[in-house]
Amino acid sequence: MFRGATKVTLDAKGRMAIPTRYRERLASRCDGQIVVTVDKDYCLLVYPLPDWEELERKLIRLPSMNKVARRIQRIMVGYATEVELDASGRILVSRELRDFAGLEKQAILIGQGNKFELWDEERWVEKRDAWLGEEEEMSLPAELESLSF
Amino acid sequence: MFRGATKVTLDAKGRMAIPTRYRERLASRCDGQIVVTVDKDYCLLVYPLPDWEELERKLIRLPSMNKVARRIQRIMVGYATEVELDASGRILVSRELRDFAGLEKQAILIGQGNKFELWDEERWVEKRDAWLGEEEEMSLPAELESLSF
DNA sequence: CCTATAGTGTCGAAAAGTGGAAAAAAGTGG
DNA sequence: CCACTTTTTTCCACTTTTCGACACTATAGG
Repeated sequence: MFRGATKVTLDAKGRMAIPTRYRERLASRCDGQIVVTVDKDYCLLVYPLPDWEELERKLIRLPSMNKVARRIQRIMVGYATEVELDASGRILVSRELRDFAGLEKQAILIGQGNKFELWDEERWVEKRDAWLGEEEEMSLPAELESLSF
Repeated sequence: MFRGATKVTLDAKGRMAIPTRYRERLASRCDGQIVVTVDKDYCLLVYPLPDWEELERKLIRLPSMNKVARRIQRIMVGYATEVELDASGRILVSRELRDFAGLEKQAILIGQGNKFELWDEERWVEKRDAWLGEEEEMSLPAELESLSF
């Protein structure tokens, strides 16, 4: 399980160093083979290759007559880019992906179980605070009501 | 599986360089023989020849009394153009196809499993953002609701 | 304070992308 | 039917980008 938030920087070429504490796990899980794609909230998703492949299979099996399903498929598979850890533990985030997520120099990498989310730092802070502010007005599903933190 | 989005440019003659990472696969799958046709969303579809032929057979077998089927057949088969990778890995996109998809200089090539989609960049960004924006208001099919990314 | 490790940036070689020119082919009109 | 024009195709050379290696800097731990 990947957890925790880490500030990371992208250099001029768009390379990003994966925090050391995740490297060994990534090496053993997928031999450094990683897939980066996009999320509808305009951040990037970073998957070990096998985990991505599993998700991809599920996406492809969705009913292809359904518009919404087709769109998600198109966008997620369409942006999914294979990358590899380089000799110093960095991955190269393509221009196309950086553009999508508005990634500049400062970014934040967020562990989310079997994947990571990668956000432009500024965008992350904005979104996060917006979400925390909204929350109050929204009704929670039953499962959440009964959850004690 | 073809995946990932790549910015490409068309030169004055309409030639487009296929991203290197796909070339070897195209060479082995279809010896550089490619078919380009149109999609109802006003982009182009790029198939390795054998994959196109399979789809074409299916199209031709559709009930020819059915209006919608006839139209799809007519348009997709009608625009399907065979092209070949040249010595520097480019394909020539005909004027007719470029006109259909509104392709100017900047385009984006999107991997979609056994084929690619080729979009005018501006048009792609507009569509993509419209889809991502709409999504929220639409009801998702049960399969999607239960899918965790 | 020193050493080890992680992080960041730069440089050079190699590969890829781009455009142009020349040759070939096709089209057009007399 | 031939000559001329226009388009298409192939080939080559130049420019740009990419990739890998390395070196320097910063940081944390001993």
